[in-house]
Amino acid sequence: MKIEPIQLIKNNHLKNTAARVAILEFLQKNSEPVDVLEIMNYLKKKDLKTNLTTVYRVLDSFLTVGLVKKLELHEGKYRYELSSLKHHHHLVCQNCGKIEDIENCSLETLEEKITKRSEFLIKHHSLEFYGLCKDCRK
Amino acid sequence: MKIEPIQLIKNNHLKNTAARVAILEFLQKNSEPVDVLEIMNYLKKKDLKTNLTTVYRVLDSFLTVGLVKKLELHEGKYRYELSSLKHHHHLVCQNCGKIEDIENCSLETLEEKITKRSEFLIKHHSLEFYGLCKDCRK
DNA sequence: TTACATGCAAATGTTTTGCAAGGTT
DNA sequence: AACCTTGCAAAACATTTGCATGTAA
Repeated sequence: MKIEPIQLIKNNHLKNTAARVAILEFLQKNSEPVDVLEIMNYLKKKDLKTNLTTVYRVLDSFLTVGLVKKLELHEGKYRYELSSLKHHHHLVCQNCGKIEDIENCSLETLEEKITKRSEFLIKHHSLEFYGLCKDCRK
Repeated sequence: MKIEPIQLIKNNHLKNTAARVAILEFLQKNSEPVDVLEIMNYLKKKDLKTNLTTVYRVLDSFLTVGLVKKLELHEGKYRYELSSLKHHHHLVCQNCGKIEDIENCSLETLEEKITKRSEFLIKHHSLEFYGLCKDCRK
């Protein structure tokens, strides 16, 4: 079911490089969105001597072809996840930082209403819930 | 209907300073969320020689007492708006950057479902729609 | 060979921090 | 007087850019 990184790269007409393959691998491994430092650490562990700049540029190329989504969870930095994941939203714990997914999204009808009313053409939305996860509620 | 800045400050047990009053004034003037540079420009225009650091700290004090909300609209910086505004969400134009409000929010039932299912205690949510505004659709 | 990708260093933009001085209650 | 707020300079982060070099197709 999971498509091989190399295949994903070819399908999107990108050049096949070690950094791209490894970053896709890492994204596939993680069900939750990752940041650039987490990616860097993974690359180091795999003994790929890479550069932060490269990570940003690889993510940018993935963004351009639509392979990944860029998220902002009020942390002062961005996170990235595969866009092939089923459409979902996030529960962000304000205490421990844990991020959970929720798959239920009933915003389509709301989007239609908005478009009719305001003539704003909605391309996508971001919906995040902030609070305390099960553990941090105590 | 609109409460005077000085009154808001007193009600929240903050010290009454020129920067705080002016920043509240500015927030009251703006229906859309503002960033720190826009605040700085307003202060300069009013001949209050203020410092960016002060702006951040004033906003922080407002945040602490709950006077303002801090928003992230995928711009690489934060925006702020009065939290006394009626609960609403934003339409962010990806072409011209214009921000519009939408007041219709039917997420309460969704929140209840999520809390039951995941035991995650939701404190608040952020919902933004990205796309093209009426003018930029052409 | 050609166009694109990478590494390094330096720059940029936003937000934060330390510390001394000033203002509010 | 006591405590909070401000100003300035410097630091801390995340992200971007320029340019020379390397590499996939």
